Amino acid sequence: MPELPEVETIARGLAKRVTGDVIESVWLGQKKEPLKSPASQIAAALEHTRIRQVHRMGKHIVFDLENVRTSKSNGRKPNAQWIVHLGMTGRLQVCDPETEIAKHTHAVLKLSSGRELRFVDPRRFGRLSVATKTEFDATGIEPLEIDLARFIPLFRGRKTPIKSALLNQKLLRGVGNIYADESLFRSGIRPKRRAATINRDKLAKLHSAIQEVLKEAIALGGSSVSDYVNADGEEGFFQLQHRVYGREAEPCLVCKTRIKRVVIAGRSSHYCPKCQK
DNA sequence: ACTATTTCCTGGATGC
DNA sequence: TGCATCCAGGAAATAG
Repeated sequence: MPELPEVETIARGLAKRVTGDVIESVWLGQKKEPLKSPASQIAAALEHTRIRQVHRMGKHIVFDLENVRTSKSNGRKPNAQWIVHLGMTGRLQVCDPETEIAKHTHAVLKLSSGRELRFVDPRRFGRLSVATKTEFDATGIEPLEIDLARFIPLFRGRKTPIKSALLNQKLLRGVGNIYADESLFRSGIRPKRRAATINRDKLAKLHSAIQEVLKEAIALGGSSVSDYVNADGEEGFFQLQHRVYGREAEPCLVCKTRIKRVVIAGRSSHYCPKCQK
């Protein structure tokens, strides 16, 4: 389940591999779920463009494109961006054209280097879109950039559980289920605590816990829980550092109390009943 | 303006 | 071994 650290790792890997390459042609599958706009529109925005940069915004991968003049296109269209959200099971692979097309492949971009950039997503929770008129701007604030003064008011007056608030991409963008649970454990806050009832001191702990967890996870290449691999097909290692996520009924690493699992907003939430209040 | 719930989707795990 | 059922969860849609 790619969250901020996984998406950051993937975006960096893609940047290394495809920056400067030119998208010559685009094939899009028939399944409509992964496409946020009509296939023809997406294809037209991508074809005959050079990939200037690949970066991450929240859980989105953003390809900055620049038009390439060809005999067919006069280059009058504005520069666009290709926005990829991996959902739960989305993958972007760079491979030779000879590589067998994986099941659930929804997009194939032919690159001038002779390689292909493919989007594969069995569950189809991922989304492909383009920003043509204005620059893409995801909702929410980057959790690694927000300072404490702007972090604290995010939760003011919110009756929702803090876990739900952390998953709300309109507040912070990029935190998902794993890193919400891990951050709450490190700051000693129960996931069901109403956001508005947490004092400044605890929020300050949460603020630094989120940034620590995300930075450590990025350094380890993300968490490989289901089938996540980076752009080079390598697994991440942060799953070995998980203190609560996926550890239901196992002993807390601090106090040996059994880790509990509850469902909040339809999501598994893991916590230590003794360490988190 | 918020908040809670439901829905979308497939593959892997589980149970009988 | 086979078949049904459950579960994972990001975000949009829906309902309250």
